[in-house]
Amino acid sequence: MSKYDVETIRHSAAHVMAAAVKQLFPNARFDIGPATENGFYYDFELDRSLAPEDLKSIEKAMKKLIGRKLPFERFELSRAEAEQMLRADNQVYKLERLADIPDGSVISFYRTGDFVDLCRGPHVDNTGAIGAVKLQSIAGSYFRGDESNPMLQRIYGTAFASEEELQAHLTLLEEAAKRDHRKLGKELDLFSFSENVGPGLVLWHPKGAFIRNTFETYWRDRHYQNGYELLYTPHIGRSVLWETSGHLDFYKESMYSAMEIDNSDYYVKPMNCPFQIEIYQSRLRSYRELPLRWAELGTVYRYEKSGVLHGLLRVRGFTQDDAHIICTPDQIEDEIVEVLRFSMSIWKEFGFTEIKPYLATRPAKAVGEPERWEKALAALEKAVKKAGLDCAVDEGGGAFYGPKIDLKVRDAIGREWQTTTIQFDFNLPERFDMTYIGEDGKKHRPYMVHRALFGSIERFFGILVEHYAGAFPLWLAPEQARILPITENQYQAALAMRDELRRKGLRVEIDGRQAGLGAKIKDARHDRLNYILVVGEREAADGTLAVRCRRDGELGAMSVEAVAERMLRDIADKK
RNA sequence: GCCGACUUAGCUCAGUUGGUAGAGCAGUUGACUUGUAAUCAGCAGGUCGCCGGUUCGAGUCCGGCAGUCGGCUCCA
Repeated sequence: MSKYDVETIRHSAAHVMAAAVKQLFPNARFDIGPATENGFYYDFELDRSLAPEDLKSIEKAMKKLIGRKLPFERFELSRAEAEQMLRADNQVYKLERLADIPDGSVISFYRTGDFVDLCRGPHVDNTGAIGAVKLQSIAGSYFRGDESNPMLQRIYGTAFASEEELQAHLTLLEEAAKRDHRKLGKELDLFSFSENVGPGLVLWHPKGAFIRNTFETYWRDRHYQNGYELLYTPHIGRSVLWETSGHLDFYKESMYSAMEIDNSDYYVKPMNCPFQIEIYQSRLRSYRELPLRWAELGTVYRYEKSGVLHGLLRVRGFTQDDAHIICTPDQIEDEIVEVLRFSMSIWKEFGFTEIKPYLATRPAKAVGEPERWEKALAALEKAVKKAGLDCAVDEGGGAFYGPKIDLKVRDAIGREWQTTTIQFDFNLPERFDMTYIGEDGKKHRPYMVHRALFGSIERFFGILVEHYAGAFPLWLAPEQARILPITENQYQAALAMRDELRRKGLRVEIDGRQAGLGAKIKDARHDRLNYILVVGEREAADGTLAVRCRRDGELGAMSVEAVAERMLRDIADKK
């Protein structure tokens, strides 16, 4: 066990990396080099672009510095001295960082060999305490994260107290790469993209579409059971709708451009809410019909910047599992509690058990009366408590139109995904002048909550692929079992058994190829089959199947009846 | 959108200093009739992302565009 925490080791490693860069690029200008969740980075301005080979030489130089066990020597300077020193070296970014340090604070520097860095610390005593280091990638990054600033070059790396810990981390990264939904999507023939269709527009292949369909049916059933009504709304709408909603003012650059039809501009929808509001507005509403829970699998299109597209996780056309709850102020708390309960129960069915809520409060620029914000926030907080969850608060992180709760779920290999979002909206009810007639016979403004459990079907599908590593539970599997006749002589028997299983509602195929059993097994495993059912001479004779279950291994010979029973139980248990 | 890298057969990838493209798998045809992670042989498959330039000659060098990847920014 190292006496330093891993952040200190990583931040120290960032210094060492900067020192190495200084050796190789004497004119380098430095920004900052913090530790991150999984490693560290440092931002530089260099005379030329870094190439992957540079990482090797920088890493080599780092290892030399580490081997020399150089001390981290701390010293303090006055602001004037510090400025003078940084200016002499033309360290423009450091000078800006220096200016950020409030007057009266200590201005400390650390010296490691020839490299001196403005830094608050802390560090390890000497570079020898950095047990293991690896540089990982080169990236561009804006100075201070601001698009209008120059772009610096960032090197990412990671460091640990020991080589073993580093190797364990790299193994985890490999595991994540194996599960990458883009890779598995191709391997399992689930979905693709086409240049001819356009970036970020998903083509669902039969197997992927099957899983999605099964999931959507489940989604609809669960919503009906939980008091939602389902809607359909169009994909395009006239510009006046988007003027009223405010999208054309605030969001136009993220919308696909207008198409002109009969002298009107129509826009492809980036959101479903305005359409649902139009349904609300189709007649006078009474407090007696509230709360309304309206859900829709609504396909929207957003012109996302080209650089942000990422497999299914960030696309341009996607289907939101959207719902809007329209209710009276009195009902709001119960509604939020119910949404949270509903959401968590669904996450559990997919094997996500660790769920963390984040509460985002009022930002500086916001619409809606402060007392409504407070009431909404209180409702959110109470709901989280009632659900028995601890929640982190993201101060000022809400949307301008209302506070929200986001849920993050942890997947099978410990990664967190932001999924469910529950957002108050004080903007749209106002803009569309939504009202209901209250008990007092007067018009009142309802509360409106947007809620998406999965965010988008595409994104959720991508997360599921990675969570399950492509091995879907039986109820979602497009092909639930595959019968492998050992020779052609068992084909007729296999056919009869397949049909018997199919009659029980199971999705079963036969691998009737003229190939060895080993080859058929290999392919069935590659396709992540939940059940592999082998029929040889023995099985054909007594009407059984040799069962190999993905989860439990080889189970020996079972009657067709017993196989069906077992599979139906798995399906019911969502295994 | 910005920085950088990449793009060769359906897939995964080779391709020397510029001399006119190759493997494995998949496909297909035939043989084999097989007991739990690859039976053997034949055949077919490519405007080397697209457009332009340099050159006697470009997969290879240069420029533009598109797409993808790693990040940044963004995700009213």
